[in-house]
Amino acid sequence: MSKRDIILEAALGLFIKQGFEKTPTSAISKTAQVATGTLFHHFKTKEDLISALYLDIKLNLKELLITSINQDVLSNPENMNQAFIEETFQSVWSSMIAWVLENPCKFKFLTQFSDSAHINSETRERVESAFSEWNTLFEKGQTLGTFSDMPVELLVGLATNHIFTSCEFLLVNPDFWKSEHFQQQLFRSCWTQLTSESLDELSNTPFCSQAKKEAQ
Amino acid sequence: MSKRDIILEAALGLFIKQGFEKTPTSAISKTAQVATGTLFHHFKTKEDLISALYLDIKLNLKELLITSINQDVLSNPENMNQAFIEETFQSVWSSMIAWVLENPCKFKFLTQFSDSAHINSETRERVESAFSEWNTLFEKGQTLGTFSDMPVELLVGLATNHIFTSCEFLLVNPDFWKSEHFQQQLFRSCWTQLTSESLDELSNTPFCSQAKKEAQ
DNA sequence: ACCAAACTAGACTGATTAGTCGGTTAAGCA
DNA sequence: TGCTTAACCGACTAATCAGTCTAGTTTGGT
Repeated sequence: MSKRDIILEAALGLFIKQGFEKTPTSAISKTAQVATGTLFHHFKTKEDLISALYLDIKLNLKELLITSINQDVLSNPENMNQAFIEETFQSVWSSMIAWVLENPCKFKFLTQFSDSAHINSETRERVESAFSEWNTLFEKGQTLGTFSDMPVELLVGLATNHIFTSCEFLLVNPDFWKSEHFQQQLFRSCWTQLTSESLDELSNTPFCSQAKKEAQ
Repeated sequence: MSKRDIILEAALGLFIKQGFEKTPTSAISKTAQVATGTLFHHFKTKEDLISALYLDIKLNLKELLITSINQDVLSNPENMNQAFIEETFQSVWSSMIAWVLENPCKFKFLTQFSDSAHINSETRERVESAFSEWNTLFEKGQTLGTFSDMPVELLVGLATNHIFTSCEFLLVNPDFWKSEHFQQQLFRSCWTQLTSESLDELSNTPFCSQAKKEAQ
């Protein structure tokens, strides 16, 4: 593990416990067992450090996301159908939650600092572009009529936030994740918010069509 | 407008633009056109100031919420039925969004500082208890079987976050709020995530029951 | 074996800033 | 009118801390 990584890890722990400005660089270098000079050798400023940390964590999450999305499907749109979309989405959904449960500190960092003014815009742009596949999934899903016709950026936001809210709950109540029924229910909750149409169109949704069939 | 309020308003503007630690108390007092001493007369420390600001904004939001919830319904559970729940929830839903669109700065403050370590725990507790009616609504709704049987705290979190995510989108794209169709769709999205059951129970939900009836 | 570049070290400093203090003004009240 | 208390003022200070500097050590390529 490089010194750089050790510093980032120390900073992560201190930042989520004490906040950014209540954590002097001296505390970081002390925890990481390196000298101040070393810290500033790797990161030009303290703000560069937090930006780097943010980038690191986001890219880590993105890597996971990429492996969950079936690449063939994304690159060959003709292979894509509604079932694939849901399957892929569920796969990403569960790996994101699993990642949070395994990396609670990184998650806490994201909840606390994603909106922070310390992270420079260049970093934000790099993160944005790294998550383009996530957006693509929604665009395809919308073209196929799986998702409702709200703006894609809104769909993405709703999905991401649903997952994050679920994670916040699961970190406090980890036992719920053991229940298969609960997992189903939680996924259903996330999924339906993206697919639901307004009331007058509801009778055309897959589920209700199914209900109709059953009723016939 | 009292000096106290002027100081809070100045702090709000500076905090959301520059962040907490990048805003010296001197800048706040200068913007508010008061002396440093005055600032520290009203707020013992800089952190007390941000806590007070947080409390102010949250109570402002809570007041709105209270007026949206039909008090008779809450205090007389026997008057409550599923239609009332949905009606009440929709009323709160739309007034919260309207509040955000009218108070973008306060909203931005909440997104940036709700998770901040600067806000003391006493304040958090007071806010928590102030929002008890919000929780009550969900508890009643769950007892009646309107909402799915996930833990109430999770339902509350999902609802709140859905609204906040919607607001974030609407602040960037205010024109969407003018569309009645979009409003319907957005509310449906929020509502279904709370009511959806797992797949095997879906045919018993109100909508699908309705679909069944129509199909018969 | 040699050299340069990458890296480590920690004492030091210049700038910043939260909060104090001693004093003035205004408000409420008898 | 005089008395008390709260609001207000702004120069000042004690302390902190980001980032520098100089000197030393390790690494890897040739």
